[in-house]
Amino acid sequence: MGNYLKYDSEYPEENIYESECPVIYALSIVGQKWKLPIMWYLFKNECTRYNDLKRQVKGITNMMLTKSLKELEEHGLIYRKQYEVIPPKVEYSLTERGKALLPTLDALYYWGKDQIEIDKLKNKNYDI
Amino acid sequence: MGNYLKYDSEYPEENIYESECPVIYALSIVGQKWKLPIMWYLFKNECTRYNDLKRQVKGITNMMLTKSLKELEEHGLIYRKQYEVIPPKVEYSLTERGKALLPTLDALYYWGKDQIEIDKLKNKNYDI
DNA sequence: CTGCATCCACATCGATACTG
DNA sequence: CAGTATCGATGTGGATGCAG
Repeated sequence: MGNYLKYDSEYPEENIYESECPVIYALSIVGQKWKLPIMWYLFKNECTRYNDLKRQVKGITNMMLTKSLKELEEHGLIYRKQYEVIPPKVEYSLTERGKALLPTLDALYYWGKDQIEIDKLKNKNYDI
Repeated sequence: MGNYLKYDSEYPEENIYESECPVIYALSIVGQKWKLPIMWYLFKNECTRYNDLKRQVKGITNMMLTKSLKELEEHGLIYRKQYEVIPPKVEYSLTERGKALLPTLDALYYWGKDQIEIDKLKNKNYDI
């Protein structure tokens, strides 16, 4: 306990974006719009094909799905299994490291849920 | 345990960005570039003035600091205390709700730290 | 079926200068 | 001291069409 956002940098004067804060780094990996939804569906369905994901992650385009999957794979959060058949068949699944992120998101989930309630009570509607 | 990224929507067919996923919502509040660093410094120094923050959060501009502080205050994560003196004096501090987020970030911290190690071992340098 | 390429809209962020 | 205002750069996400 009690470490929180401690930065490892030995140079306290530098911009933290030039050091390597693990929290910032984590968010740079999964903080974009579609990464978490994709991981969420892969958590529910251990093994999912490209078009299944596209159907389940409502509103995502081919471009963003492809891009997100590729980046998640490069960071070792998901596993891509390609079958050499025609027509092509590709299955995606979470790696252990990908699954390891979910409990943390669980905590974020409950915090966010409280926030939503609070903001509703305050009648804050952000419709410009 | 075990709820993870469960969405509350009663309409499973809709785009999740039209429902209210608490995780997405949480990231919309603290996911931007400077919010977490600011909160981190407010956690270390219970009460901090505007220009102190500007000095400590290396690289931030007046505009981004002002904007971030205002949004954090609107969401009830920080408290703004203004003294009616000349020259102006304003102190910022974390609210209980703001502090409640830190343990979650702690978990993200350790996950991100492991990720950094893994990426280093893979010799992945993203310098185009 | 599983993507990639192109072009474009929009939001975020930064640099600089200025104010009560 | 504690901000605002303006403009411009950059990046992220979207629409559409095409390819292996």
